[in-house]
Amino acid sequence: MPDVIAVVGPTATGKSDAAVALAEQFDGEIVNADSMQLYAGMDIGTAKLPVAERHGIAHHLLDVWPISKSAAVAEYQTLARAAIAEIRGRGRLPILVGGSGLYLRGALDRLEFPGESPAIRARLYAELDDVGAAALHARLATVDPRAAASILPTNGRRIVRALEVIELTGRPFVATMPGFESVYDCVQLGLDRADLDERVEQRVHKMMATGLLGEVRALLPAGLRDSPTAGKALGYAQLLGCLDDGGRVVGDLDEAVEVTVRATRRFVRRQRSWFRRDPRIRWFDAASPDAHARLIDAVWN
RNA sequence: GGCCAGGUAGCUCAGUUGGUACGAGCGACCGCCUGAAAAGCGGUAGGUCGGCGGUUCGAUCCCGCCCCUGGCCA
Repeated sequence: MPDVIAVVGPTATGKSDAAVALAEQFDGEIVNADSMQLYAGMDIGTAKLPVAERHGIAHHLLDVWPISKSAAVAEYQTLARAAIAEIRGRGRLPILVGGSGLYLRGALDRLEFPGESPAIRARLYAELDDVGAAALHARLATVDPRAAASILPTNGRRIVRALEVIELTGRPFVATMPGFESVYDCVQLGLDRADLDERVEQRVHKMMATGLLGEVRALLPAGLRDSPTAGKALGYAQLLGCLDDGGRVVGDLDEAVEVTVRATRRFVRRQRSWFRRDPRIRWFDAASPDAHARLIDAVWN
């Protein structure tokens, strides 16, 4: 029996249900590894499993952040490892579930995040606005040629982060991901399915039918629009574009839904290309009628 | 039936005053990713320019006929 099980894969494949089935089978508890389900109040649009469908299984790290908070992998890493330790301490099996690739690796792998400085970062972003990414990249090249070589001159975000870390630590920025080395004895189960594009479309429509617009509207006073990460979530960002600050619809909702479907499909592609590289993941067809049974078998090996 | 507009990349459209299509956005495919990762960034592939004939050294662009789409008139 492994220390930890992880259920990974692109969005809308049925990971949450599969995790519940595994938890029921192995006396487990679930730890969320979805960057957006961390936020309280974002339920419909993040496809958070409703309490009724959790079958009494304990779920950790859901609704732990206010939407005003900027998401951060390093913090998640700490939270996730603490949750895993605590669950194991009680003799139960932690089951990590989610589609946020970097978060999963942060929790599971030998990864160290070098710290952050909001002040330095803010200054660098101001500079980025001013002089442009190419100029900042040129500076990075003089300070840290290796980092500059692996970061494209057009990727302002990563250039800023590299300069921030260098300034903060006085050391070069490690701009390449390390190999796949877990800190736990972990089984990673990947879920995917061929009809995902259709499912994504259906799911977005279902979200609208079950009140996503109202959910977005309700988060307006809490500052969803100004939230650096929560406000960028799929569906939320698009619907925000249709609402004024009073929550009145001022844009084309059908258009927003269409854009959300497209953006979510693109997201699925990105998730696949991220997870594809990890040789440890064992893949399963989520559309198979006995998918859960196969996952359970795989845990035994 | 007549008139007008239009038929160019999978979609929506630019463009060529006749000399190998600078095409663009979206989509598709592939990839990158160390504190915003549902974010950010990069690469590639797609075109008999509606059909047939004519004029021309040469036509997607000119002429004729035909087909299709939309609109207007009858």
